[in-house]
Formats: sequence, structure tokens, C-alpha cells
Amino acid sequence: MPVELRHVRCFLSVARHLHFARAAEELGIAPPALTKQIQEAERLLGVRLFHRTKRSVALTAAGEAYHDEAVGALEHLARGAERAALAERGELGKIVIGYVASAVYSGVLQATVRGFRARYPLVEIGIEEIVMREAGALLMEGRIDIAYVRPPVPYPEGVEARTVHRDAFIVALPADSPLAASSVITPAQLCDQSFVVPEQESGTLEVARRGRFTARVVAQPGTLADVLAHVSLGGDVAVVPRSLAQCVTVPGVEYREIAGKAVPSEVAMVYRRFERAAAVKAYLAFAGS
Amino acid sequence: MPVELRHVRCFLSVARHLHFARAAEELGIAPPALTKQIQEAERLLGVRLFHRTKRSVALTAAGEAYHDEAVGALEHLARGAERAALAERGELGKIVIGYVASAVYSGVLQATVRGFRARYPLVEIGIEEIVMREAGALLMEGRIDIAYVRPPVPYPEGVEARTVHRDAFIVALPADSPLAASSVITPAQLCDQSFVVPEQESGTLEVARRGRFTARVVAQPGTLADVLAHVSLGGDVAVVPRSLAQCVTVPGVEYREIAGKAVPSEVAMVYRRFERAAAVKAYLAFAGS
DNA sequence: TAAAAATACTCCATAGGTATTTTAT
DNA sequence: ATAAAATACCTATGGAGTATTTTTA
Repeated sequence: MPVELRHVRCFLSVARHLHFARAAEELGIAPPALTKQIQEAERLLGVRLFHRTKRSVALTAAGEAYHDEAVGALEHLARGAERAALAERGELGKIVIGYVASAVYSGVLQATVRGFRARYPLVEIGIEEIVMREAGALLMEGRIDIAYVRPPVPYPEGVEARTVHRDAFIVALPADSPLAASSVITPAQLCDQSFVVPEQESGTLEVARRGRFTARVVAQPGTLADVLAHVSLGGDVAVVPRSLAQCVTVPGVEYREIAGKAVPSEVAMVYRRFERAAAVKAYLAFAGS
Repeated sequence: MPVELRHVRCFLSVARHLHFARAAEELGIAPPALTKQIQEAERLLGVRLFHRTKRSVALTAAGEAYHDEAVGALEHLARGAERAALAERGELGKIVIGYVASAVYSGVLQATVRGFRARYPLVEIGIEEIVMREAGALLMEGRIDIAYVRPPVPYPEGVEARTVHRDAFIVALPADSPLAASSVITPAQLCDQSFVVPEQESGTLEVARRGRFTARVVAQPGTLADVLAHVSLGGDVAVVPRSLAQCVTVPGVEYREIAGKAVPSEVAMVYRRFERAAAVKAYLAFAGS
């Protein structure tokens, strides 16, 4: 039979009181039961823990040596119970958030994470950039818990999305383009332009549809910064989220509103439909409020 | 009912294997018993530790949080058992050694402590100077475990002594004393001198007895260094252990052998007759070998 | 349908209780 | 004489076993 916590608890109580009867009372058991526990502990450890006569009880050197470790063990278990309870309530844990760079420009990610950190300071938050089309797979593999993307994205079964930010597309033009003379651009004005297309193509497609033309695509780089570089250097145009204009100004690039009904661009939070980790659920609840 | 170690052991085994049947095998119990232990642990902690279907087992966030603390607790207990066993064998513990300054000059204390430290590196050794006549009381109160003294000393009941160093008395003279002309001094030559008496009076008394005179005592300072200071400054003489002469040379003080049979001066180790602390017993055994 | 966890039940080991003895002060 | 630990003995809780059911991959 191995040492059990009841032996440890009995030992510590006797060590505290140096008196079997009082220790037994504290433990809520009868003195003979306590005697047996101590004797058993001594037998199991192969060591005498107390010097005892009928009239006095004192720790042996071995008892002294065992004492500190026993205290440490109980502290660990108490903390374990506490931390488990915190984790169960989502107050403790780890969340990994994946994001596509273009989602960062909207500011929702930053605002939500900052707020969540303040409310749940014990939850560790990992942030990593992802490629948008891999978001679903990463979620299902458990490599990330939440993804911030700009729809449309294909979601696998078991994954859900929620729009967390609404925004509209605008046009990025070379500063020396004749179009820069207009303060507002109609879709039709863009029909002869060559387009640099960001990862999120929907804006470009919608503009082309409204202008009744097929966009001539000359490049589709990975990041929005690259898109702007192409615009300024190659003389092409791009349809980009408006929040980008508020964050990034590149020499040689000008932004113009698109005439007519706003072409919507959204940021969505993607997550597992049946999430079980409480910290992640807490994040989802927090982000939804 | 509180959490017991068997819950913890079951939990860790399942966490290791993520498989109830294999964990049960490792633990040497039947799977249903393991299921119950885990369910009980979850009930006691108020927390779900594993996500489990009939086909898969995985730690929850709470289980993850509990895991590390549980490991820590078991490590503490294992170390406690180990240290208790060491303490029981006297390999671990603390010893406080009291000594009178004059015992230090013989070198036994240093030699023994150095040797003991090498053999029992985990035993902490405290060293403190004591007043010789308090040695017995300090031992019985448990303030010290061993005392190095120069007998005779009155020992209370329950305390024993063992001679650990034999030495002889010699005479310390002012360099300008006429007696310094002799290379050996007879007790009778000292009959008219005034004496500085060290804490250990027996040498002076024995010399006076042999010379058939009563020593004229002019001072009895606390330490041997003080005794030598009196000799060099006051022109008095002193009967001191020979080992002192090998250690301390003071300008204006010369040492001379005493004629006739050596006047013995001993260093003794005093200790509790029924010592229980294994480390102290180990020291006594070591010092005796 | 096969593997694995959970449930149902049975049994006995043992934790803990009461009564008594021993021993140190 | 008394307080306190140990021993002897008893009881019943619950830990672990076997047999069976349920579930999902």
C-alpha cells in the first residue's frame, strides 16, 4: 500500500499540535485511528516520524525532513484545485488567435484582445498570422482557437463565423492617375484599368460587376502592403478596405470613395462550432458582448 | 471526503496514456475502478478533468491546469520520503557544536568537523562559542548537540564526556622575567609568582600542588588571548595548554616546559547520554573512529 | 462490429469507532 | 491519580473486482 494523503494530513496535524488527542480532534477522528495512521505512515516510509512517550510527542529528524515536503505537496494540490476551477470557468488557460494581416487594419482584433486581457488576466493569448484559406483547417486541427479573417472564406463543417466589423471598399489609385482628379470614382470609370487584387477578392469582383466589365488582373500579392506597392509603382489600381486607408498612407497612392451603395467588406471571427475550452468560450462571449 | 493520492495517481496515469484501459493496467486495477476514481476526482474538484467519448480521451483545460500541480505534489512526497530516509540514517540534518575557545587551539575540533563534513555533506553544522560551565545546560536544553571543552567541567545527569585530545600544561612567562633564563621550570620556582588563571584552572592548581604553595591569583580573564596579554603587560605568569604555544606567539611572552611528569590538559567532547538524532549519533561515531 | 468507457452488483479490506490497557508525571 | 498514547476488537463504508451495457469510429 502506498502513502496516502490521509497519512500526510494526520502527520501534519500531529506535527502542528505535538499532541495526538488534539490533532485527532482537529482531524475529526478518534485518537486510536490517528495512532494507526501515524504508525502506518511510519511503516510505509520506513522511518520513525515522532519521538513519543505517553506524555510527550516530538518530531524526529526524519519527521522534520518530511514535514516541509509534505507541506509543499499539500500546497501544490490546493493550488491545483484552485487553478482547475479557474480553468473550468475560463479564467485561466491559453488561446491562440490566428489573423490575416488585412484584418488587423480594422482595429477590432486589437480592441477585443486588449479588453479580454484586462478582464481575464490569467489567460495567455497567442497571436499568429495565418493564410486565410487555411483558417478552417488550423481551427479543426486545434493549432489555433480563433481566426480573424475577411470573408468570404470557405469554412469546413464544424466551424462557424461571426462578423465583428463592417467596413466598405474604396479604390487605391496611383497619385498621377487621371482618375485621381475625381473625388469619387464610379465602377464604370475603372473598366479599362489593370487591377492588383488583394487576398480578399470580393471587392474587386463586386466593383467589376457593378461596372459591367471583367477586371483585368495583373497581380495578386499576399499582403495589402504589397498591393499598395504595386499601385504606387506599377500604375495599377486596387479595391481595398476603407480601414486600410486610415492606417496606411503610401507616397504615390491616393484613396477614393466608390460611388453608389457601399461595397461591403467585413472582418469575421471564425471559431469551432462546438468549442469546449472555457477560455475560448469566454473569449467568444466577450467578443460578442 | 477529500481528494486522495490514489485519485491523483489515477489522474496522472490516465493523463499519460489518454486511455483508461492501459492506465488501469499500469495502475494494476480494473478499468471500472479507474473510471470511478476519475469520476470521484472530478466530483471532488468540482471540475471536468477529461473530455471523453467511448473512443477518445483528452485533457480539458482544467485537467491541464491540475496536471502540473499534481506532478509537483507527487515529486514533493517522493523527495520527502527520500529525505526522511536520509535523516533517519543521519545523512541529513543539523548539528550545533558548542566550543570553548581554548579547545580550538588543539585542532581536534577543526579536524573532526572537516572530516565529518566530507563524509556527511548534507548535514548542516552550526558552530558557536560557549561558556564552559554552561555546556551541560545548553546540551540538555537542546540548544547545542555537542560541546568541546577542557575538563574538568561539572556534567549534569544525562550528559557524558569523551576525551578527544591529550595535551600538557606549560608555563607562559614575561620575556624579561628572570625565570626565562631556565629552559625548563620546576613548580617550586613559581612559588613567588603572581598568576593569571585561565578558565581551565586545573593546570595552575596542579602546578601549585606540586610546588607545595598556594598560587597568588591576580586575574582570571575570560579567554586565553587575554591571559597572554596579562602575562606580557603585567609581568605575571600563567599555566596554559601546550597547544596554545603552537598557535599563538605574543611579543614579550615566552613558553617554558614544566619539569617532571607532564601536567595533563585534555579536550573533551560532551554530549547527551541518550542522543536520538541520527546525525548527532553519526557525528559521535565518526569522532570516535 | 469491435474496442473502449460506463454502469450494475458483489465482496472484502480497512478506516474509523468504542472499550480497555499501559505508562509517565 | 490522571492524562495521554497504545492496543484490542468491532463495524460499515467504499475501493476494487466481475459481468454487462452502451457508444462510436
